[in-house]
Amino acid sequence: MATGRTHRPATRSRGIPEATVARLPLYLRALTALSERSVPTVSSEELAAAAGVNSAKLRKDFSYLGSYGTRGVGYDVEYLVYQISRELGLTQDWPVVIVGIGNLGAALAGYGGFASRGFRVAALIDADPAMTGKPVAGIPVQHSDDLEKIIEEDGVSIGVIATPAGVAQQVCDRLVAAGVTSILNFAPTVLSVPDGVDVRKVDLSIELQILAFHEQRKAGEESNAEAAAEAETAAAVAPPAPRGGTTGGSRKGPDGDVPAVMPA
Amino acid sequence: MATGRTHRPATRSRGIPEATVARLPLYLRALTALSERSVPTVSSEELAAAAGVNSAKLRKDFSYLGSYGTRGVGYDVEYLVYQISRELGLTQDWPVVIVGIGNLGAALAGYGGFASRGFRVAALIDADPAMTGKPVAGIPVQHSDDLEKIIEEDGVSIGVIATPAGVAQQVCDRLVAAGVTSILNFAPTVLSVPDGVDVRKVDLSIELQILAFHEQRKAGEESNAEAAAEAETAAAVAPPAPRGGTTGGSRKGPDGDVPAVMPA
DNA sequence: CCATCTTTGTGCACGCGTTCACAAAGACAT
DNA sequence: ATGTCTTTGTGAACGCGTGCACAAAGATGG
Repeated sequence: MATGRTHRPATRSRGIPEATVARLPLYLRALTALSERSVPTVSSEELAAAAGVNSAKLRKDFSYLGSYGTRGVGYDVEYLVYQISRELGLTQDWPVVIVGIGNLGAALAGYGGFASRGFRVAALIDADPAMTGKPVAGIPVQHSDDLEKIIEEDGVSIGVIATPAGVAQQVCDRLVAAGVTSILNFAPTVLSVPDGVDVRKVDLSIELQILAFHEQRKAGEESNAEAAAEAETAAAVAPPAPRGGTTGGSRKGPDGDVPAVMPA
Repeated sequence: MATGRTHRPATRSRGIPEATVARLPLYLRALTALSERSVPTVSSEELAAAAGVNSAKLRKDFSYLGSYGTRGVGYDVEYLVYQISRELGLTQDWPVVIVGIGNLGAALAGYGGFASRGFRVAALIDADPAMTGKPVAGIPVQHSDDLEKIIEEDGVSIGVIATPAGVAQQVCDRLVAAGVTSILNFAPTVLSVPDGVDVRKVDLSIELQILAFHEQRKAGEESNAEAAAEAETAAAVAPPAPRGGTTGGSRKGPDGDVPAVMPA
């Protein structure tokens, strides 16, 4: 999974813990699948298995929403789908703008999972004049000069940032100034926003690095012994000295997080 | 941020807590930026600000790696970059395969943040024969029939799944059987894997739903009063009855998570 | 060499999230 | 109606993660 939320005060939003909110979409997905197979009811055990969580956790999660189950039977699938949808705010329409129509932005624009969940791509925005008017996934790209106008006219409150890292903060500022209060950030940057604005971040590079960490650990368990010793040796020989160093050695500058096209 | 890990026993991997591991890439990014500006040392306060975290948390995180700071001065940027890179396993080469070259898979293939972090796209794999041989981001797509051969020959241990949800589990099984032990899953499905295999999930739809929840809450705080009352009323009038229901009413089947092209 | 000042490293307390285990609630059969 | 059986809902214990606050460590200046 990508990384979590940012600047979230962790104030459980109305009795419902953040951790529970994050799992509700998971349950909803499993329930929707059951609903399509016309399964009338489901037990916490079955649903938990389908969602990949512990059944006790699932029951506790649902208990925050209310007592929607029937003891000895389970949960009514249709009813629960409705309740969770309502709790998540999916019974209403959420216009969304995507800023930065590179490879990733285009992929997001074409994503089918939007409409079904109450999300509607209100506009695609890019700074490149060559893109303006060009249809992507059936929606014409608009120029970023019109960003404020688009947001205000459509009443957009959710923005997706898929720009290069360098301009992400500026885009963010403009979005917020225009009235957006929730942002999904795909650029590899820490966005700073005023209170009251939610930011969630998706970062592919970070996910891969976390996997690499565990992968390394797995590999290291077999060819052990040297691991501990080599850790010390390596630190004392190969790498830049802990303190010394020719002041500004500047490594061979990799991408430096100012790369192009697609962040994540 | 996208959603978190799956099937992770939460056993702190060698004294280093999971939460800390998840933040190391963040620190690394900030440090790399400093390194490129030839900044020699940085204090926990400054670095914490750049990474968007609390300075005490940062110091505690670093304390799990060892005592790499100098009191009264701060941390040596180059040295810390090296230490974190080594800890994350980024000093070695990680060949990665991407399975499912749709919009998203193509965007991932073109992502610049791979090489710089020790990740190398070893192969792009797709089940569509029409894609075979076609270059995407400069790399020719290979047919999924050769999946096992590719993984074994290149010694790939990390796989990225960007297929439709319907085939994700099959692809996952084949990857694991061929020797992959870490998977980054973009398909909206709960993957089941044997012990010893790590799965991380990125799910755009879930992130948006979480944002929608908070957005709804924010909107509800202004036009209050009715909120509580309407919640009850709505539950009793509009929605499917809590128990009753014509057995298998089957909602108007949305995308049902078996949609096409791009999951996440 | 001593005093002062900065910044790290960490002991401690607190709160959230997870899990266990069980009592209460209801369905269902007799 | 009564008993049995299934499954929910939750009280309580535990563990992890976070943040405070401070002592120890080292740099720096006189």
